[in-house]
Amino acid sequence: MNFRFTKAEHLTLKKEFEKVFHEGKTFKDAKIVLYVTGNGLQYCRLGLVVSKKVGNAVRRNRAKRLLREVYRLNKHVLRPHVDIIAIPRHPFASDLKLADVEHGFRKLLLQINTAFAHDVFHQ
RNA sequence: AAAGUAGACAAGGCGGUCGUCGGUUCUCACUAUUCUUGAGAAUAGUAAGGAACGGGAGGAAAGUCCGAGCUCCAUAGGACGCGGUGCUCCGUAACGCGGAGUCCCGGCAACGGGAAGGAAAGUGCAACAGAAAAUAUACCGUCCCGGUUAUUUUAUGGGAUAAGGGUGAAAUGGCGGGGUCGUUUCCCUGUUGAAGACAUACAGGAACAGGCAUAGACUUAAUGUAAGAGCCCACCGCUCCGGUGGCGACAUCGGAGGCAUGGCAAACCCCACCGGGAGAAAGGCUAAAUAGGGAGGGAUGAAGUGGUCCGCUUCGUUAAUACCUCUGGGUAAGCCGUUUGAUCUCGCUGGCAACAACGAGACUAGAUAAAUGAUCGCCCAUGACAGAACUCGGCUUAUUGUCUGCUUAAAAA
RNA sequence: GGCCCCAUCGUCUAGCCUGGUCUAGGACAACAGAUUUUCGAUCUGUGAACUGGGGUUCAAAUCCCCAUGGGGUCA
Repeated sequence: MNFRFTKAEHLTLKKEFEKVFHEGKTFKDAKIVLYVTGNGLQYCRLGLVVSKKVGNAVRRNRAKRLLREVYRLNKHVLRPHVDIIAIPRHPFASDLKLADVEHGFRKLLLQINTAFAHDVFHQ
C-alpha cells in the first residue's frame, strides 16, 4: 500500500483552490471541514487552509502536520479521484493526538465515497 | 538557611518503523553528438521517478523599535524644510548599541536607574490657593513719625522694614552660633578696657515680679533724634579668579564676592552632530496573454523623484496610423536574486574591558499553499515560551531549568 | 514578508495638536419615577469609560518610551 505523499498530490495554485471552494461539496464534523470536488486526474490531491484563529504559528503548523499525516495514512480508503481542501475548525486544541483526529476523518472519507459513487462508476 | 543582587550554561536523550525538504553519488527513461557494418558504447543535457550516504528552525526564529549590507532611482550632489540624537573617552561597518568612567537619584549593602547640552538669544506656560507666581510683592506683623487727646491705648494718615506668619509644587540661597546663659528695677565695691563720658564682662553684696523653657525679636543711648539686626563668626550651595591631578566629563585646594542667575526645553526654540527616497511583493531574465480600448501631452515639454526648489539622467525636435504619460482590461507560470558571510570554532598577542590583529581549521536550513512530523519502547521525571522566509549587528518583549560569584543594616531566632 | 494607522461609558463620538475645577462633555441605548386604563411617545432623574506598564512634570486622557489588542495596504 502506498503511504507516500508527494509534491504532485498537493494543491498549489490559487485557481485550483478557488475552483474547489466554488464547486465543491462540504463534509463537516466537530473538528474539520472538507471541501471536495472531482478533479479528472488519476490521483487525489489535498490542500490545507488554516485560519489565524487556530493560534500562533506553532499551533497552525501543528494542525497542518496532523491533517497531512491523517490524509497520508488514510487516503487509500478513497476510491474516487477528488481534490480536497481541509480546514481545521476554530477550537483546534494543540495537544490533540493523531488518533483523536483520525476517527472522524475516516468517517468523512467514507461519506465522500458514497457521495461520489457515480464518478467511480464512470472511471 | 532565608532574602536580595549580578552573571554563565542548557533548551529532553537513545533506538525501531512509516513519511517530508534540499545536497552529493549511482540507477532508469528520453534527446543530441561522436565512434561503429550492425548490435552497442562514450560524452553532454533534461521532466518525472527509484536507491544509498549525509544534512535540515531559535535563544528569542517574535515585536519591527534602532543601525547597516544589498538592489533600483545620479556615482546620492547643493539650499531650505523636516526628523533623530544629546555627560566624557573608547569600541564598532554603523547605531538611539556595547565597554570603561564622571555626576545625580534609589537601596543597609551587593547593585540598579538616568533623552544628563543651553533658561544671564528670544517667545511662551504655571489651574486652585495666596497680599504677591516673575520687571517680585507690604496682607498680617515689626519699627519710626505726624495728627487726635489732659495723658495712655485703640482706630486712622504717612514712611521704613523681607528677621517672623499663613497659601502653594514652587515665595528671590540654605542652616547654625554670638551679640542677648528668663525678665525687670536699683545701687555700691573691686578688677579689665578707655583720653574721657561711659560701656562690657567677671567676682561679691541688695531687691522685685514672673516662670520651669516646645519660652523669647527687639536692643542701646537720648534734649533733639539717630544707629544696628546683611553687626561679628563658622559651614554648605552659588558666582568670579587662580593652583594641582586627569586625554576628558570632572575632582580637589586656596582666595575674593553678600547672592546677582527661581522652575518647565519628553513647550516652541538655540547650539552641536547625524540622516536623499523606496524596499526582496526590491530588482533582473524567460514564457504566456490582449482591443494597440479611452483620455491627455508637446521645447516656457514629459517622466524618473513620494517634502519643495535647483541640479542630474532618460525620452522626445514640428506633427501624427509614430512616441510618452495616465486610466481601463488581460496575463498572474517559471528561473535568478538565495545563502561563503562585517560567518563560526580553536590557539596566540595587545587591551581594565567592549573589541582588534595574526595563524590554523570548518561549511553549518534554504522552503515558496511553504519542509523537522506520526507512532512504539526505555531512561531522566512529564520538557516553558515558541517556527527561518534576502542577510547581519543590537534593543525590547515572552519564558523553563541548572550552576556560580557577591551582599545582608535594623529586628527576630 | 514589508509598510502604515487606530484604541475614551453597552454603542457612536467630543476633548489630545496648545498639559490644570476633566469630579472627562454629548447622542442613542439601559434603569427608576411622572404622565397614560396599558404600551408607545414625552418630561425628570440615575449609573456607566480614558487598552496596560514605565518615564518627564508641581500636575498626564493629553507629552515621551515599551508592550497588548484591533484594522488597512502591496505583486
